[in-house]
Amino acid sequence: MKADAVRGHLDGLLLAVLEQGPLHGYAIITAVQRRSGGALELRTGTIYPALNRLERLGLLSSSWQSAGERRRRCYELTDAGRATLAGERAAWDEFTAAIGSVLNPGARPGLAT
Amino acid sequence: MKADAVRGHLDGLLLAVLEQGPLHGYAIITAVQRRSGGALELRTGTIYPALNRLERLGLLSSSWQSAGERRRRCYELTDAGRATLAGERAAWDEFTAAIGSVLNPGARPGLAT
DNA sequence: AGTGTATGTATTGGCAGCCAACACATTCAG
DNA sequence: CTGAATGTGTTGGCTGCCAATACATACACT
Repeated sequence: MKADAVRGHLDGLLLAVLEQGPLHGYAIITAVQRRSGGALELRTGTIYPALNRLERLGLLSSSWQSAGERRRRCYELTDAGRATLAGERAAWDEFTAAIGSVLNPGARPGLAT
Repeated sequence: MKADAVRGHLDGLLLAVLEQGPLHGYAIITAVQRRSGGALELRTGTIYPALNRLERLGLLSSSWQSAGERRRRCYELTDAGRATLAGERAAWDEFTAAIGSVLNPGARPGLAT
């Protein structure tokens, strides 16, 4: 997987992993990595600015938590974030349909292998 | 469809539309637009530099043709271009699988709606 | 004769957005 | 006491597409 393949789809990824519950930044990275089967390895320079932006947009809310001496900033989906996530999923489907139909003109979706 | 959604996938699109035969730049734009159902509208500032790059890489070959008084530059896939196209298709499948598995963790491919 | 639209190729400046590199702190294993 | 894992964060830079621009021919309409 080339390095900046997530370009333009990062917001959806972040919102998606937060759908099932609050996570802190480091856990988001590992969650994305695990759910993609190791294909997607986000960097801190990628997600922290993005998380801040999403919070500023009102799609996430954050709160500091202490696990022992550690401080963690936990991010949580807002209602607006949930709505945006639905939009991102729809946009993803349109996007893959558009590119896919050019890349594989004869292919029909839903056909196994 | 957001403006620069094709970022990172342009080469595959260009190679794919040239698979079925030579086309000139303007025809490539309309072919991509048609095959994507109108979703993808490439600009000249996007494809001409890309076509030059692909030719420089040996994936395309070009030749000037005259239709009446009009001059057209026709691009054709080389064998290397065909091989690269196969690689781009494989990369696309990996890419959609990776993003898709994060975006829709429960979804299983091949399942209609 | 003039205007608009379609066809056709090509270059340039700008910028969004991600990454690499860096900086710093705590915890625990060896 | 050193290294790896855990944890948050910033900054500079580059890739790669787009918008704007330029120019040319052909044809329909008025």
